[in-house]
Amino acid sequence: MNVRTICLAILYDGEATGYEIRKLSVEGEYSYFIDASYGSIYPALARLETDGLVTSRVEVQDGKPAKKIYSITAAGRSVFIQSLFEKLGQDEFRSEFLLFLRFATELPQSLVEQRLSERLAEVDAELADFDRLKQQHSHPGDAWVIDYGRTCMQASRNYIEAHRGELIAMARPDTGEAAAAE
Amino acid sequence: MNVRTICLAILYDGEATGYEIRKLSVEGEYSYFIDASYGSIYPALARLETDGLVTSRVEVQDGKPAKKIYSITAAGRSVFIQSLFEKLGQDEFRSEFLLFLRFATELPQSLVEQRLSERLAEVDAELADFDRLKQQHSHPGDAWVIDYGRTCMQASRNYIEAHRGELIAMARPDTGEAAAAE
DNA sequence: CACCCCATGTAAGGCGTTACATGATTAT
DNA sequence: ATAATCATGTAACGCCTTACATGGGGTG
Repeated sequence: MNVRTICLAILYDGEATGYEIRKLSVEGEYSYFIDASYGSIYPALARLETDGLVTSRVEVQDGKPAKKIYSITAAGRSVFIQSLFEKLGQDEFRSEFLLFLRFATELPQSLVEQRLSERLAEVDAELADFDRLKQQHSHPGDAWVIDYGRTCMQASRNYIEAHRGELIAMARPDTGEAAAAE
Repeated sequence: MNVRTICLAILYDGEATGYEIRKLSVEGEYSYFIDASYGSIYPALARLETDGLVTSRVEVQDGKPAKKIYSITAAGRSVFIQSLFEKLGQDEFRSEFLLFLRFATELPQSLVEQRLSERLAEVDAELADFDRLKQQHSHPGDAWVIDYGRTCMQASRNYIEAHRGELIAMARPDTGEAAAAE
């Protein structure tokens, strides 16, 4: 799943600028698929236009920079849907947090405790975010995926809360030293 | 979280060759942190050795190619643990499967049904894998992380099974055409 | 007979990030 | 005043993947 595909997916439901696509991919509903930066989005859109999968028009604005609004073409829709027929790539999951927890036995108790609390707060923020997203979107596919994400996130939270004590117990008791840098 | 760090993490618990590290990162317990290929592991180990964080010795074998066995040094241990004190990177999650489901309304019912069944089978295989991993590992950090993974995976499975009907209902009813390629 | 496992490594190329360049407007 | 938001784009660089190179031994 590359930036190109995500651009087509976003444009499938309506026009957007590169700037908006980045926002959606970082903060919006698409953040559960990818996190794309300008440096990848703008070149991807340019190439999609060359390939005839999207078109653009420039809209001059008052007091703001001009926008380049992209729309998907019939060819673009077809290519995108066709790509969904192909064999799906593997889901990817990477967690520095879990690597950290795996080594709880080598780390000071206070640090482990702190990171667990931070994570719970992050998860709560994400859960609230799911609720916010859900209210905005009536598209049924969106709703399903958002509920799925929320459910998994909630399961993760429940597990962490129920079993955090075990991690703290296996960590190294704090000796006088301050639990280092940020 | 890069290949370098994963190599140190694996070597933290004992010696290994580049070949073994790749296996662990793809099939073993570390597959939940990264999926690394030879092309990244061998150069990473070479650089770690130059930097004095690991050492190696060659073991000649009968009927098999010679092995290059890497061990972590005291400096390596220290650098690795120190890296865990630093601010943690964001967890990453990417799912082509969810992107596919988001567009269920645009896809034939039979295809959606097929992909859901495939996924349930994959999840079951992964759950079995978690159980297998759990029996092998007595390291408490490992056990915690494996249980965490298993719990989240089970929650995902439950949700898919309970709500698959909604996706199938929103998909396009099959017209005569065969539900395309693989 | 073909293919997979063991085992190490290199080279080319893809895909993405970060930082840079630019600049007006609006909120704190 | 200072920073954030809007808005587009390029250039350098990093990190990893894929494919190649090599080759004996075991399995279907």
